[in-house]
Amino acid sequence: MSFEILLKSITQHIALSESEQEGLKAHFKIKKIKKKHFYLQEGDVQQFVTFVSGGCMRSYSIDENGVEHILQFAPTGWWIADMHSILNQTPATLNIDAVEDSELLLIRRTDLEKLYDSIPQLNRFFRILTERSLASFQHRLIDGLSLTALARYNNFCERYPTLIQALPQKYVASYIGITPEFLSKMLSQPMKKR
Amino acid sequence: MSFEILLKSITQHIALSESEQEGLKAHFKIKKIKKKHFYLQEGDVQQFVTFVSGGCMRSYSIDENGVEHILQFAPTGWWIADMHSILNQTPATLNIDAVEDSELLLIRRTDLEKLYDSIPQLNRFFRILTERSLASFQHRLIDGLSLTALARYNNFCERYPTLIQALPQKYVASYIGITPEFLSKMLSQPMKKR
DNA sequence: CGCGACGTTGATTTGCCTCAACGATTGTGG
DNA sequence: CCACAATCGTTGAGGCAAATCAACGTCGCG
Repeated sequence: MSFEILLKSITQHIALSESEQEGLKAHFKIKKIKKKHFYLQEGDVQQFVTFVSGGCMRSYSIDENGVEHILQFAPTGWWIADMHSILNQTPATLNIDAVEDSELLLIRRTDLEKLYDSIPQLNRFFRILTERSLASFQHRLIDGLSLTALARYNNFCERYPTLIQALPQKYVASYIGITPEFLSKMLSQPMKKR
Repeated sequence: MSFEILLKSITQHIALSESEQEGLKAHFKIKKIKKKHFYLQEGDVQQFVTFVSGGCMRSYSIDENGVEHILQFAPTGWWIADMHSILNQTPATLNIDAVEDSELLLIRRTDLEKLYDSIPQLNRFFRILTERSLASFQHRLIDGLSLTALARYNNFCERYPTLIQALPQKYVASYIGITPEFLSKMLSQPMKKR
């Protein structure tokens, strides 16, 4: 059952008693999303902290020219959110939709706040989760400032070898910050240490 | 005394008893750094979680051409670290030095781990701290993907109106991801909605 | 089958970089 | 207190990586 994979990822970092596990489970609900359908749209206020129990999601913003910029992919086992919206209860600036048919586990933000009190160890879990996420976003930012488009592409392939096979090329282009046309041209160059 | 400002920033989010405050204090030590002197150099393994109790620090990487890319400024009241190095105990890829004469409060990573056990609420504090930091890095990444150099500059001025006055222009250029020359040219353009 | 989404390719443009030279300011040692 | 070096910002000429715009082939899918 899909709650198992969430539990497994949590108990990897903190210990939970039977009753705590039950208490946790009681607050999550399942939501299924079909490929390309929205989970969150710009302007909504995000109410749920979201775990991807199957499939793959993406978050992205749309700039004033209508171009998409992908912030994150979230395959099975990852969390995804518009952090700013959920922390400050402001309208989202990000969109989140399904890259493929997906299944989500949702917990209402206010319920999670309560759980932090009844299961203090959850603070530890989300601290660790967030720390790692922060480290990886910092790394990505540095890469964006210092590497060429090609180097960023190769980086992406190394880091997410399985993901890349499931993604349309234009999503990868958007993630690494170039146009689909330019990525296509890069890949058709034979040499250049690929 | 400089420990007060750290305490104030913590007790804003969690409650600490007298004895907990003492316990906390006992694990921090003070370090002073003169302007332009290093606190952390690429290749070191970071051992200390670091709070800036006075002055201003910066973290940055140096690319293969010797160009600096600033990841973060940390004025008084902020934390600064090479997250990846401190989490995984690997050699740092970042450098950290003082933008102006500064004072730091350090706690050994292993001591902090112990404190997480004796003062579980600290997990909550650092969870919240890291969540906010994550949200702001995500925002910066999106800006980097969707905005022009000028828009990023104006953004920076709005977000850090006081900081900007204390920084050499070339640091700002590095932070927003352009060369000092180009920033200079941008600023000398009269029009263009400045 | 036919339509829309996707990738490709080419011609042209542009935002930003590189390199180099030059004042202005700062700071430092004698 | 001055001379000198180092650092910083400015300006100009030229170059390049990546964007833009447009046209076209292909494929998966309703």
